[in-house]
Amino acid sequence: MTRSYDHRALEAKWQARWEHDHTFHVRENPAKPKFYCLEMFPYPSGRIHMGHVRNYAIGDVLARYKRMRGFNVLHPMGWDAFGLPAENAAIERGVHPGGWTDENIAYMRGQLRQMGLSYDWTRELSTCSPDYYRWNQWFFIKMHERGLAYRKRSAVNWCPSCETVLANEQVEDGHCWRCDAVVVQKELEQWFFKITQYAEELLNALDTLTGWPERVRVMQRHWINRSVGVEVDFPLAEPAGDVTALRIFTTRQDTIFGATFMSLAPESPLVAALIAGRPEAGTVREFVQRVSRQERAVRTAVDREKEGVFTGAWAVNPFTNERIPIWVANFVLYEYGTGAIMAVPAHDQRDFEFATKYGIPIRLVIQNPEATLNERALEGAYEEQEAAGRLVSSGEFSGLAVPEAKERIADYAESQGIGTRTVNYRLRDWGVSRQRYWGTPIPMIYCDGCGVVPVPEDQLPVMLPADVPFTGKGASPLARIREFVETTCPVCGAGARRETDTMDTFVDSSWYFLRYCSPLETTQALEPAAVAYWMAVDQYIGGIEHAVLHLLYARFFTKVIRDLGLTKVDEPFVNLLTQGMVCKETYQCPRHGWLFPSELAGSEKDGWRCAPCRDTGVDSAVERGRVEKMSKSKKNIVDPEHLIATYGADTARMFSLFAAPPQKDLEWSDAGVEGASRFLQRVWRLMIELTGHLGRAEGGTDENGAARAREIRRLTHRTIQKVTDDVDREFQFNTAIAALMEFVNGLYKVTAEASKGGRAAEETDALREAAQMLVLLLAPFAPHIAEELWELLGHGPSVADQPWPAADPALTASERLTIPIQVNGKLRSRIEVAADATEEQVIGQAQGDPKLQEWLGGKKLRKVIYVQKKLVNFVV
RNA sequence: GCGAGAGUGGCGGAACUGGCAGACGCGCGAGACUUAGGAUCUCGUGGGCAACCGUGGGGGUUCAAGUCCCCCCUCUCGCACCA
Repeated sequence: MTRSYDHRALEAKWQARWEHDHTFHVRENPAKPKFYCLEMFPYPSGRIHMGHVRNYAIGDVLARYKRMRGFNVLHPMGWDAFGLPAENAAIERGVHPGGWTDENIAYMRGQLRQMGLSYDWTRELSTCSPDYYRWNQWFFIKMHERGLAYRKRSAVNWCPSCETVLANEQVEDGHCWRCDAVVVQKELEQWFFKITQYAEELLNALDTLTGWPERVRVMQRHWINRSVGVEVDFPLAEPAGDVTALRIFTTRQDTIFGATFMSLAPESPLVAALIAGRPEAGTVREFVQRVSRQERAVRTAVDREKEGVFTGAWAVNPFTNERIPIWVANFVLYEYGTGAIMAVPAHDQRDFEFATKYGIPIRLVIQNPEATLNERALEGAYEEQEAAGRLVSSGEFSGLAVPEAKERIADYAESQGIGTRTVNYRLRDWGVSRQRYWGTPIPMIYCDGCGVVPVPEDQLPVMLPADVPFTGKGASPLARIREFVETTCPVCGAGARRETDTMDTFVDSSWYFLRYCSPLETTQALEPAAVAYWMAVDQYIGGIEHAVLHLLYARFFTKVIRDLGLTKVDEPFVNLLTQGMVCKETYQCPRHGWLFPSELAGSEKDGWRCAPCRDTGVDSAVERGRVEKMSKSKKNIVDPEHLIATYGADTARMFSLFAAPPQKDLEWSDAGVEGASRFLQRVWRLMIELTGHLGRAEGGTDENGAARAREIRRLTHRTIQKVTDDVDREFQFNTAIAALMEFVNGLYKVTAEASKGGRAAEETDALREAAQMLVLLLAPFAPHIAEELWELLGHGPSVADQPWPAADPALTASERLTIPIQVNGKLRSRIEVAADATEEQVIGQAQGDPKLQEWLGGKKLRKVIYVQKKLVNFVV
């Protein structure tokens, strides 16, 4: 009699019910504590993938749990709907990006509903809707007013494949973050957000983000990379045109007496001035051209050989008044500092390599405590920055420890007017112009008379025109739409041109979490009272890949919006959970490369063979490859839709929560899915069995029945305790589910026993409680089956509105304990004692244990360790 | 090179502040019920015949170490000439 549950009908039933009853609709309620639970919203690519399933299952357990714990839970969902794939689809298939996106959203919304996620769908937003992106434009204008959005001409990252500019954060190892094409440098005039104005706060506030994983904080800290130093002017030995001095930035001003040459970045405009009319000019120009042709990623690799040429020009070290040569070197970056450095070979490894290669003098000016360094026999730079290093050959500063010398030399430079203390960041301003169509139009107008003029607020949104030819060639698609480009100047009324670039889509995702607080607001971007109630996000959940992209931009935007007075929160995300990737094994054929599992012949036991090879009469052994992140190219994708259709959403959720803790990578396993499904079936059968008995009053009281009832209660309340602890403590959903499995296993045992004889009334009560608690504890994890079982137990919907059960400590305690007994730290026996037994009683009983006589007999007892309720250890 | 994290059965993974290593699941083995079982239920399952040995390797602290300290190895991820 296998009465298995029909997940299809049951899940559809409850999804419809939740929707009909508006079960997950929330509004502000000052009487209740709030909890804002947010998962990173998806790009509507067409279908959800296993990473989404995992991400949203984790978030949903937390949202449902917090709800049962009495919180007013905000749990919204939306769409990061602008972006290049829609535009590419338009180019390739001749469909409109908007239509393509809408269809994808409709399909994926259906998929998410099938997962049974407790979203408040009334708050759904889509960033490509004018209702949303008009506020991007409004923020842009506000930032422009404050000088936080500005236009400049500079070298920018250009992806030739996406045909657009990229921000620094969007270049990974010299390649485009999206399409992996090699990024080149291009000189363009572009819009930037002045994120560097917030560099100091973005850096310092990282220390307050104690709810974030350390590695994300480290990555952001490193990305911002603050350096404290001084800018010092080195006068030229003879002026070169207008140029009379070279300004350098250094953090090692303490080594300035050891500077024996200087280097300029090849891109520096000063190079041309310095070499003008010199015999070296030809060689230098050749070098600069050769270096600038190199890919940036290649040129800036740390193991790249240091190269340079002498310009023929000389500068004067303002501290020693010595003439030192000026070089151009490939390792000097034009964008950082002043694009020029003083080089101290004795105390900087790069300078050391360079000087050694070109025979430039090396001067030791920091000596180690043992005074063992010999200027003429250095094998590498001595880079000590702590007090251990002492200055030598440094004039009046000789003898000072490095940290003090830094201060004194900076003081001196400032007092003499030759230098200034400066802080430099690696963080650059965020280039937000994109030469693409499917994004937010930048609300700016160019007037020949008035210059750059923002679109007046009452004219927002600047609508993205619907009819645009997509050729995939040339400049911004918007630039070809005359009706769009041609406009009138809001100031003088003369003919003017609109900006035709759109905004980086990361702008859209930089404040969507704020918009969820008041998504239907039409007159303002944010409704301050709603934002004040809901913000900040209490738990944010998503992939690690956004550690310095989205997560940095969102922090920046939150601070800007705070400074606009729309919110008081300094940081958007109090707690951050970066979930691991979903991985699966791969298969590789020596001839065909990656294979789908369906392309495998043979068997696991006898070795896999390649089916495409076999079809052409060749026998190729297939290697079971490494476990890799699911990806199309590696042909190891599992479609969640198929999973849900076959096993149901509850099983899909249970599997992805049980197979690994959320922070770690999850390895896909068909057997693991089976296991999750089997567990739910087992729960179902148990509950059918139990409810069949619960109504009937059987038997009277008997001793065994009473004892069994206590046992059931103990198991029930220990499970409540364990599941609650596990969910509260670092999202240990896998062990929480394990506890539920143990609970079910235990209940199977007691019901089997009980059904043999009569059942005491208190036992029936205990079982009734156990059944209820099981359903409640299961509800956040497998909500559909939990609702159905809750109904089976005779309750009305929804189990999601029930309070989370509380463990009764009086019921969790055992009456008897099993105490392990060690001799010299090795387990030799166990004894059973009363829970309230005294130390003397336990030790006495242990000493009398016959099994221990072999180990204790005839030996001198040196010490007895007693850990209350834990163990006894005899040292002999 | 710097930074973060990880290394535990055949596999995924447990073990909160040092206190019974291997919970739970998968797999495997045996049995029960069955015409049948790839369903379900029950029992077993780190290695070794044993003494014993077992948490990447080697030292150490401790009555007691997966957990703490020192040295080393491997893997994953991130950053990478930032002056």
